Amino acid sequence: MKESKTTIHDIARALQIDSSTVSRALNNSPRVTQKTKDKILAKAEELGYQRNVLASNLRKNVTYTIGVVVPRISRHFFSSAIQGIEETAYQAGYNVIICQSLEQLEREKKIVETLLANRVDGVLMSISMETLDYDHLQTLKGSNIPLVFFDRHCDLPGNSNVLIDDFKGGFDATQHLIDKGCKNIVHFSGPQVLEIYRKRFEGYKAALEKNGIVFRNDLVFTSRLMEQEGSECAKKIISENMDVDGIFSANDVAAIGAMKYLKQHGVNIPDDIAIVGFSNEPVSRVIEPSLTTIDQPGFEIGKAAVNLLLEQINDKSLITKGKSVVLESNLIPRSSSNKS
Amino acid sequence: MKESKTTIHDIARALQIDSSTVSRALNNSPRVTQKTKDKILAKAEELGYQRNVLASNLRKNVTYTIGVVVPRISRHFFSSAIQGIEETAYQAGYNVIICQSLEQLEREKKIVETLLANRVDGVLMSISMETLDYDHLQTLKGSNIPLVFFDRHCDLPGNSNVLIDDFKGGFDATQHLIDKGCKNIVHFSGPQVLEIYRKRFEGYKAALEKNGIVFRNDLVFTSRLMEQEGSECAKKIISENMDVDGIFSANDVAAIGAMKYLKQHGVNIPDDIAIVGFSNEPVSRVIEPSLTTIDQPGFEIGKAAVNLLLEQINDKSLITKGKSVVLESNLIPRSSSNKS
DNA sequence: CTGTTAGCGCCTTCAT
DNA sequence: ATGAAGGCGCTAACAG
Repeated sequence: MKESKTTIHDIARALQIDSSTVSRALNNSPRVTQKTKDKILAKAEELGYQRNVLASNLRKNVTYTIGVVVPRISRHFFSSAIQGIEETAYQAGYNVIICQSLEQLEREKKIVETLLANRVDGVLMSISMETLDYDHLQTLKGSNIPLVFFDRHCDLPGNSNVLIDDFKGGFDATQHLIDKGCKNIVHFSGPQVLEIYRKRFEGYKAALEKNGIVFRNDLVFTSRLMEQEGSECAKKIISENMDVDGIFSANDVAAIGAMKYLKQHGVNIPDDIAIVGFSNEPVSRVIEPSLTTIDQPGFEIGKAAVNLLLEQINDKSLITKGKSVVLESNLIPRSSSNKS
Repeated sequence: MKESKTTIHDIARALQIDSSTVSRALNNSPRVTQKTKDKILAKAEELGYQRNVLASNLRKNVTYTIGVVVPRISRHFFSSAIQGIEETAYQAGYNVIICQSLEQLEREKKIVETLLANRVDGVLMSISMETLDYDHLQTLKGSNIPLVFFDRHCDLPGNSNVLIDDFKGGFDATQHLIDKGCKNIVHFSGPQVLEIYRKRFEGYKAALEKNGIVFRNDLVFTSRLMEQEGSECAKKIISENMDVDGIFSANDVAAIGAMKYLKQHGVNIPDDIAIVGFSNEPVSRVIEPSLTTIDQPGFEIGKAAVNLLLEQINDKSLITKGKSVVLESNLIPRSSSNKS
């Protein structure tokens, strides 16, 4: 049984010095001779010493850990955001605990409690769709733990948010179609309770207006944006012989549904009808290389969110001063086959 | 500044009792009167007490945390495995730290160090493709920390593995095609350095043999299984006028590539040629509902892996006794549209 | 530069 | 059933 880990006392005893000197040396304090430092480090190596982070953290009252709460990690946007978060956090010497709310308020509450119990230094959060009031988040504020929302924004005053500019995304998508020569542009929109869809819709209208194209309500199809709903819209366009030369879809799934249907009925994409869709999953581009997508910069969102959080961790007076960062999505004209 | 968290001493003082009694009460020890327990719990609630897990863990020399190392969380298989892991771990009172190696050995090494430093109680791991020797994992063994491999198996003796039965998956896929009446079944296989592809291939051959169908090498297309490679195989089948009525693809992407090409050239799926593919991403089924898939039970793998790990955490003598669990993949004949 | 002392917050013998 | 005392491993004053 070599159960027992070596501690700073072990290496202090072996060297006939005090454990506090060892501690200082291991923390590279300037108040220790280089010579003793070398001795200590050598001995530490020899004994296979490993600092007990728990003890250290307890003493220093920090954890160098941040909690991340997302609806589900399997969604591409979130997994790429997490990638950005980890990258940035690790570089700053922070660990990351990832939690999934699965869009359930109950789970979100429990997660917040757990994170609090584990004394995380800060929390990044993308609230669940069920989350309408924010009482459970007050405990974080109460404990003076910085909290930054990303992707899904929380409209309480004094909170920090990192978001995508959906208005601009919708605008860019529409402008792109107009630049390609489209005049009669259909918009597939989603549930208007969600801010993202409202904003994309507004961007669409703004682009039309800017280019002197009159907005027509009959060109807007609102649905849940599933694949089938996309193809149903396409069906309507064809069967009613609508005069359409462009489609801006608020997500990729509906866009693909529409494309499939249109292609099957002899419509040429993008020559007859050009299509642009907000992209949720990168597979879309693999499946339909001819689909122009608006890509959401998950990685950058993650990075920005961590940076904002670290600012607040390092200067707690910033916690109550809400600060928002807005990132732009990228229009990708049509990707050539790219490796996953 | 209400910086200071309330501790057991605070509530002990408030009640004029000793902190050890408070500790016992909060741990629901049977050696405290129900009456005092009630008093203590009430006071704890009143003062907003929250146990300092760090201190508790330091004292007890545990963390109730397990580390999970995967190549990348964005791959569907891994994110569903993680889901299973979290679910099971949380129920057992364990927290989970998720780390991505991004298929890089260097990162994997660093991650193992971090997990060790954070004194995790156990580790679940899916090794990176770059990992050929296992020196960096010896430190875990050295610290007596249980380690269970999942999905990607580690062939050192005495290690525990949780795997999918790729042989059986290949067998089932092929048998399914045979049952549908196929006689001339093409196999799209992947790089033979990877065990999964060798095993799926073997399953294919075994099923043929069992049904008295002679194996023909010219029906096996080995490639990197990208979409384009799938469509090239399909092209060959058509242009050389091969007599083929079934395809078993070792992944879904190549299968989809082939389907697209075949459909475009007037081949009826599945009447002319039936197709079965191992499924990596569930999107495949959305895109091509007519594709029969072999689904890999990520969630169950995760669950099984945690259970195996917990066994070892609770009985450390099991650590050196390698134990393997093999799970079966599911053949899904053709999903009707299912919501994501 | 190094040693001494005193905790961080909790749990767990050992008494009573 | 409760109190007293010590220590998990580390760090941060305060001395010298």
